[in-house]
Amino acid sequence: MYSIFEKIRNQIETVVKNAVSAAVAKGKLPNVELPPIMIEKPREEAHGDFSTNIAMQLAKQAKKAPNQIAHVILEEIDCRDTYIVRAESAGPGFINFFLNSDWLYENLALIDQRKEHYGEVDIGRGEKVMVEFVSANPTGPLHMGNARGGALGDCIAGVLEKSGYDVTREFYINDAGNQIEKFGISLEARYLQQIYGEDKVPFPEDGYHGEDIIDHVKEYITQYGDKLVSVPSDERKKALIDYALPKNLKRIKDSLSRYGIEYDVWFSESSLYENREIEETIDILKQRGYIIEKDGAVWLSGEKAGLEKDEVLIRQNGYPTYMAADIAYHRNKFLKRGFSRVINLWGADHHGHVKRMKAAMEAIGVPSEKLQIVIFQLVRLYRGGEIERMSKRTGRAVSLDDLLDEVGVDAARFFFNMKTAGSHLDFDLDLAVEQSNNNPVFYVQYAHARICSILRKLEEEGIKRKAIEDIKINLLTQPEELALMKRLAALPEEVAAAAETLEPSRLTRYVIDVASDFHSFYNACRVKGEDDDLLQARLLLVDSTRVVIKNVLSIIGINAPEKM
RNA sequence: GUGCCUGUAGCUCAGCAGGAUAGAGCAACGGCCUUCUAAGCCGUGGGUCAGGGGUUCGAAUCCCUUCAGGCACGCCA
Repeated sequence: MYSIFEKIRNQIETVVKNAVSAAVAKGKLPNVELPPIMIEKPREEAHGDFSTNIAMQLAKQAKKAPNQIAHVILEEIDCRDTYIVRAESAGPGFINFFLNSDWLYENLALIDQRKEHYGEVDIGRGEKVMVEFVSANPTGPLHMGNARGGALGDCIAGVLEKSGYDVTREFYINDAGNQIEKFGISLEARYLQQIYGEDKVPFPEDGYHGEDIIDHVKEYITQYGDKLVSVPSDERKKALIDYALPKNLKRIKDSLSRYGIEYDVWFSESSLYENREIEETIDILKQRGYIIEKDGAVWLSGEKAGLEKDEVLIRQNGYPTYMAADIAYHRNKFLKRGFSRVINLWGADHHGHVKRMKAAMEAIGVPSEKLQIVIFQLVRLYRGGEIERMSKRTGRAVSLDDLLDEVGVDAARFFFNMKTAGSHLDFDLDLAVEQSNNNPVFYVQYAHARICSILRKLEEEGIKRKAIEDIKINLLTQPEELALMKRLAALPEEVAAAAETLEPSRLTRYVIDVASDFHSFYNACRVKGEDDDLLQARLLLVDSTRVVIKNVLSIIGINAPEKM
């Protein structure tokens, strides 16, 4: 058992089913077909611990008012040998269940038993899933979009791991094709500009205008001088690319590593060319009738694939497009490496590509629902209430490294995972470094540090936690204690929900709630100084809270400090 | 023009496989430290869920439509 909720749901489901059967047997209800029984946690405490809307769902079939059905079910309900102490009908026909606290006590035992594994579930059953994220072009530094995609992707991967999936984190290196060509042209132009003067050499309109291109050629010239002026253009470009590309890639790897992201696979686009996988893919598409040739180029047929228009795969000049490489890449993921599910994180500016890729998957014989694309909206930085576009220090677009220099890894990862992927994210740079309750990162970390402080103080006095069997857990009856225990019990379900919706942000919000419940408890109840039995029970509760906070923070990828 | 995302309290956002009186944090205001970290807690006020129609016993949630903001519609990636 991973979650105490399973047990409770089973109990309620059984009790309800039996009651309906009994009512039918006695002729109080017509013979109805039971829909899946929905059990939810009511918002209002007065509405019990759990509720079901089954009476409302049966209204149509039974041709009776929901209220009456609820009453009939309640007449037949038998709650012996369950947590349920009371069931009552309310509102338009809800049946509310009130539980005794045993489930909360049992859950503390579950946490004690599972420890750092508490919260893990197994909805994945070992399924092989790839999460591909960031995959930034190695033509420049990582930007805010990469920062958000990185935090999100890594946490989605983490949440899936905790949910029983076999997860591979992958970075797709776009080290081939047109953008590398453009990279070379840009480097070459900047190189010649350095030597002959800026106004003597034109810079290509569609080149990379970033300052980092100039930095590269300056460094190159410092190291190797102007010897490239006398060689053919192709050779010159190649030399500059060979110099700058590995540097960019190293920088990307270093930034991501600093950001706490470790990939399992760095997949090189150029390997798709070397292994002829692009041709292979085009051939297959041809065999399956998805290819048309016109205007000297090779196209994916829009008509056949169910797209609005045809898409170029091989240009007139013989070079494959990004899309051709991407189809081959995904064929590699699914058919060569055997992933049964692939999740890609793309910025909102790529959403137009989703439909095309899904259609392309069908075209190569992969069911499109196996490819899931998480689109995240773009980031705006705020400082002093104003939008910040450029780094103050460098005067260039704010890079991931700039962000980490300014706010640190914890704040960055936490903030990017506070909101759902679909929401436009305003990142408040001032707030992220503020050391106050305005700042949710500190709020949560402070709760953890506070707990550790209690544990330290007790240890100094020589007080050790007893074995769980020797603790009178049922002394925990204060409202703040119950609220905290209920919150802790929700972790496994939260993890599962985060995995199912691919929204780790709900865990971030959850851990804020845990911290809040803990702080309330802390102000209402004492641990040290209470008599031994109560002290032990609270010690267990506090330590369980520590475990929960730590486990969640580890999924988000941030520190759980023991002192602050 | 077409498609996608977004619109909920002053601000930032949850809720959106339809359910009970729409929530949280921040900001504002008023309280709480001789006791385990006040980076904390407790309380108060604050809403035409962008507007309008429809489906339903019931709509912030589903459908249609209008408006506003963002993004995409390339032999770019």
